[in-house]
Amino acid sequence: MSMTETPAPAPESDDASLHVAARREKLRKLTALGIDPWGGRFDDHQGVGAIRHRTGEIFYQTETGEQIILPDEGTDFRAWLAAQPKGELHGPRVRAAGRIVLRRTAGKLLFIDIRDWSGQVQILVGMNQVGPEGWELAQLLDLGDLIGVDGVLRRTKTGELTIFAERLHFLTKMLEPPPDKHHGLHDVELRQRMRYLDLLYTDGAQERFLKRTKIVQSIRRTLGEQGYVEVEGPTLHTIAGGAAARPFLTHHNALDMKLFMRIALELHLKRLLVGGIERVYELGRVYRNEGISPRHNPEFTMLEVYQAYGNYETMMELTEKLIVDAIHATGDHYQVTWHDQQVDFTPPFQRRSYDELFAEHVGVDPHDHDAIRKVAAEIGFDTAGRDPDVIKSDVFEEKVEDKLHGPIFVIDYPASICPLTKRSKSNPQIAERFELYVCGMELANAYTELNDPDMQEQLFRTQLTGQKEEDSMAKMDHDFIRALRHGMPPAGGLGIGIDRLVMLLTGSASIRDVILFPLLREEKEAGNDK
RNA sequence: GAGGCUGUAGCUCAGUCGGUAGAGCAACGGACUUUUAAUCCGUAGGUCUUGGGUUCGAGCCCCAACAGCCUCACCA
Repeated sequence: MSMTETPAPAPESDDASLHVAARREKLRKLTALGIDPWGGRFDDHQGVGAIRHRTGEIFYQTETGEQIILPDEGTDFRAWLAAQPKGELHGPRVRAAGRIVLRRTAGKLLFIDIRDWSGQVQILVGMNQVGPEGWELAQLLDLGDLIGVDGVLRRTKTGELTIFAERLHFLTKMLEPPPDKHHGLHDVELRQRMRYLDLLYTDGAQERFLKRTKIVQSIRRTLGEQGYVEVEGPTLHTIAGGAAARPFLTHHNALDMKLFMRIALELHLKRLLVGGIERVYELGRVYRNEGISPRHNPEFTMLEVYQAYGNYETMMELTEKLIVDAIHATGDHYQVTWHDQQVDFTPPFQRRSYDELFAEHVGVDPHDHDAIRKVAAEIGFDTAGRDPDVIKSDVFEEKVEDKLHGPIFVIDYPASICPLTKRSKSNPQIAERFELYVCGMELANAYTELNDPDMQEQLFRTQLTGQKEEDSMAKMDHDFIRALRHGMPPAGGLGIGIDRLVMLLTGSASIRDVILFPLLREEKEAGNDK
């Protein structure tokens, strides 16, 4: 049985509050009773949710042996019970495990509510039903402790579904006091720093993150069904390419080599296209050394998909399917509410060209560089010596993006700001690219991929005037060019920001609500929980 | 990086005009064999984020630091 020795004294922290001291005292008493406060394997228990589904097995049996089915939920159970001939309730034997979330005594009775990830259920512990040892154990239970229970599932006089305990099993002691049993955790900082408490005590927190899992699973399923294979590229790069972002810098000791954390998945997936992996994707973390905001976290999850012999239109169809399938997988409807906004994901999504939207929202001819420059200057942008298309792009971001309620595919971008994209055959000034916007947020980005190695090399060499190298996607990668020289099939490529998709589908205002452990500043005093 | 808001008991929050700290829950002791945010009686719990300043006196006013949130910038 219990191998527990004398419990270790409270480590370092001398600031043990009354609550912690009380819990440690109970820990000591448990040990003294020969009960392991840290539990162990507990087999054959059912989820609370599954147990709640067994209510139909409860029946009332009269002394004459007549079995009566219980009334529907909502009827006055106490009155119904009083009206029955003499007898008693019978129900199935069940075994459950969970965390104590509520506790109330009524003389020689103890009501405990335990919760697991499938639901919550009440347990009734009676002094005469669990015996002296069980009762002694029951006196040592605190909110937040993990327990197991064997008992019979029945209803109390008031009709509450309840496990009438026959035996309690102590599974783990909670040494810290839990948050308010009714209000939970409101402090946003505490919820992020102590996500475990948030998951346990904030309504909807677990559901939100489990929904994230469903979305990711759905994406993998959809891609798998369409013949895409998942791969894992390197996260340590010698050149941080594939996107315009500042990388994190790190260092390999043995090779004495400067390395960057990846900012995109693109360039390695394209190497795999050259290698004959015709439909390939990676769903993984990228790292960008940029500011933090409700829509940005320094590490975030990105999906990139590449399909040989496809183009950006292929990717538009795929994007729609991925999103629609994810919505179905989470049991939602096409109409989604986000931030008081209604978004309608009914396919097909709207498609509008960049220039069209530019003209509509800026009110200026998208080809009139001088007029655009004037607008940019009015906004306050520095225009001197900068590439016209870069200026146009700045104006687009300032004037148009916020208004793209969407979902809307913005298509046909100016070629010069898209160094990894194939030009339109009919108009070399246009890149075959789309971005998907929803609620002013960029959700997806896709290209017909550039596979001409000479042109790619040239674009890497040509920094657009007015752009710093670190701000540009065009970072020379000789190995990547060499790969292209071996023949990359014409292809469509797609990137989707998974966190933002999850935000939209979970109604989350902040990206930190859908990332389990968002980046936070270090706590000042380690060991101090505040 | 700039600006704004916030920081009070373990948790959720009050705190008036600047006069030395309050509630609910949680904890501890007690009553109660059908409660359900149980109830009732009693007890304990505070470096008011930190450091300066003004003042006879600061949770409150001023300055700075730290942390979180929001807006902006960078970016997706």
